[in-house]
Amino acid sequence: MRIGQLSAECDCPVETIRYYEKIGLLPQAVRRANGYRSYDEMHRKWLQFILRSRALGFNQDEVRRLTDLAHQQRPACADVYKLLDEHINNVLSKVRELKRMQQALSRLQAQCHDGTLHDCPVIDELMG
Amino acid sequence: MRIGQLSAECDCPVETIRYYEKIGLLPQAVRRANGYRSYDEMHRKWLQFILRSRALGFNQDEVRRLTDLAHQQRPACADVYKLLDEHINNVLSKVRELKRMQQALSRLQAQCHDGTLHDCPVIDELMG
DNA sequence: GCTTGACCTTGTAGTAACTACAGGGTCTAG
DNA sequence: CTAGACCCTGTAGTTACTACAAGGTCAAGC
Repeated sequence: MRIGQLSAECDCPVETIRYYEKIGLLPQAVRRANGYRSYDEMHRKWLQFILRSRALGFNQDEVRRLTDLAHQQRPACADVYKLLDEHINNVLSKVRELKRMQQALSRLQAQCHDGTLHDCPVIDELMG
Repeated sequence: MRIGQLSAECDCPVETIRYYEKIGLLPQAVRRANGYRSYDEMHRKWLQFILRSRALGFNQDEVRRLTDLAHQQRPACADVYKLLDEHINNVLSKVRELKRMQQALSRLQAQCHDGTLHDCPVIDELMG
């Protein structure tokens, strides 16, 4: 399978696949005689592993640790659990932060009344 | 007031102040004979405006639009309201996205049972 | 045989929003 | 007169890609 097909199957841009290979997240593709990258099922699995992890919000470093764990012959669940737990906490604090923002924004918005005023109270509030 | 004092008063790194000036968010500082930047209350107000906006999650482009609106002699509340409304929607969709992640992560974590297993089911699930 | 077009290659530069130097100048206190 | 705190500029690094530019490869059609 060439890179275009892998890209289509995994719904991941070609550039991203090359990028993951370059930074060592994805195992190196085998090269054909003409220099084209050649992929098999194993590569597809790894790419999907990465994409799923990214979709769950893991950053590159965390994905790397996950793939390292996954590469072990008997992945230690305790290590994965720890990574997962830390990440869930990070996600939860982001949610809290965003909710805090959202409430502050809604309070600000409420001062706009009908949004028809001039000399906006929101601007005044932000100026302090 | 020199940059260090402004930095301390606004709890904002010196580099960030210089950066905001460079990208044109913060009005240019007056320069003393020795080349040092000199700030007054007006600058402090603007910096705090920017910092408050950033703390509410507005990005640089949005902050720029906010400061542009704020610079008007009679800021149009309707425009501010629109910006605010769009931003609140962005924040809300980020919250939804993160909650979706969090639920998926918790479901994954639940498969870990006590986190003592080898041959981790989480890895298996991510591999698909 | 030749060209067209889809596909592939590399490498570099751009994005957001800063942060971290390196290499230097200025000023005040001891 | 020197040590230390402060200031200056400019450049490079960060994250996680994305977007070219400039070129090579290959199959199909004329």
